[in-house]
Amino acid sequence: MAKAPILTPQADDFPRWYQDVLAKAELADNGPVRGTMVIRPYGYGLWERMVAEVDARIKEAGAENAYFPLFIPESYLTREAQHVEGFSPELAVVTHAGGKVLDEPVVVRPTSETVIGEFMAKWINSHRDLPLLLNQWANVVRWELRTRIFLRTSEFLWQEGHTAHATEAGASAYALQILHDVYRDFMVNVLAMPVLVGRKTRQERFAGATNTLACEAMMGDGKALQMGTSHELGQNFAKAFDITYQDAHGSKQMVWTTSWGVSTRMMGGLILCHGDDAGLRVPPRLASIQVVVLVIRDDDGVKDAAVRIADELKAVGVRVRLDDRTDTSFGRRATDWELKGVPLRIEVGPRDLANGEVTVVQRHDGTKSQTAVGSVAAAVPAVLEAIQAAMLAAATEHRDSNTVDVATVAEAREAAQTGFARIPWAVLGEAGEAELARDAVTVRCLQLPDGSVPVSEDEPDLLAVVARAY
RNA sequence: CUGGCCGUGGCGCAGUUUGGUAGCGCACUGCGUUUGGGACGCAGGGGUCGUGAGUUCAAAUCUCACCGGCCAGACCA
Repeated sequence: MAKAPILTPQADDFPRWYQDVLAKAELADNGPVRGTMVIRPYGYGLWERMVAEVDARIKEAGAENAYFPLFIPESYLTREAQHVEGFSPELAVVTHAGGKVLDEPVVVRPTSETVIGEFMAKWINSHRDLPLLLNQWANVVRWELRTRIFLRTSEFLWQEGHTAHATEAGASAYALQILHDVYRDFMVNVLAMPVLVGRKTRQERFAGATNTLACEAMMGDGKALQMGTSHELGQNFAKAFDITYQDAHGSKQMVWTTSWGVSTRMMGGLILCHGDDAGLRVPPRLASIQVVVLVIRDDDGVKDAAVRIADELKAVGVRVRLDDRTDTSFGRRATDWELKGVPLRIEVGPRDLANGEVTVVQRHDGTKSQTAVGSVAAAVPAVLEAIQAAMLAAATEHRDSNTVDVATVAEAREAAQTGFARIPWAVLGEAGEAELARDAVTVRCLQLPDGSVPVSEDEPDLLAVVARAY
């Protein structure tokens, strides 16, 4: 009997497929105000895992968490010219509060460089106060004209790091350290997404930055997604907020600042990178539920065996969930877990149990195998690591086989219809960049030939990676 | 803001050409049978057809205006 597909095939209608995954895997819904989102418990579980992994790396890099206000005086935004120019079109502004018109409107933060700059100025006096390494987990609001859940919402959750350094070299090195040790490390090793790292062109730079570095990932349909950014802000904000210190010789100096962030956009990236026609696939190191132990039916102590297996897995540090809802059919439950992308499913039923075995099913490639009941807990951690590696390898293969080296702007435009194109920056230049932009193809980043991050955009041999982007 | 498409139970849609007073699938509720890959039977609940005005004996259907959404742009984590 032919059944209607649970998800719309992605080749036909990728946006629709994406919406289906979000809804049917119970990750998120659209909020009541246009462009906002409601994150469901299962989706939030994935976000919590992202937060935990990223936060640990941020602390490893020496930054500390703090919190700054949601509301920012409008006048703060106007202190840095490029910054206000870049953000003013998408600000949500509060003009009324407490039943009356406010003397000065208050903006809902689109990012926090300005408030944090104000406080850095108060907190920094001596060179001994530097570097000041701050981070906050918060929500921000940007009134985008076009929104897509997780990828570009009016309100989103993120982490924003803000640091001040005594020297330009110190700021520059830290921005690069965050890009590599926090963002790339997390994305490659936890999300199993083989991101490119590189430098943004002048055109793509953050409003108020002197240099923007980014992680770029390829989605299942060949389009690019900017997964995270790390900015050198030069002394732009230091000047605007008068952030100065006295150096070891007693003279007044201005600091150099950075800012860097990743957001709930990574949730969208995860879905668009690893999802297939059966739903989401979550890499094991990220998964909030790594293994689901599924009771096929509750005969002859099947449930007891399943509980025991779940407990043993928990004891070896596996994040496990028991599914004993035997009032729902096996097929329905198996499909639900596939939609949610749980990496490993252990099916416990009377037939297998009679042989002293359980069935182990891998979500990422659908393979099934039998494992002796007694050796499940010992075997699973290695299987999860193998899945993690296989998912990264598959995503890397997909990216590489959809990336080509080209020599002309026309070839770049053509190649970007299905994937990434690498073209010498000397050939493309800002003129070529503007030409490609007319066909919605943008320079994702500039790289050195070995894939590393260039120090300036004037270096010889730079390659521009161009693509269509979300 | 520009261009194209679309607004009908929670979701997805048919019905609009040719006006006659709203229907299907999924989901939901109850009972029973099921449960090793998306169950089945029977019985139910739920919609002033985006909003307003107009034409008409009669409007989901025709006319006008407005509002909202989706897709592709410009902007962006």
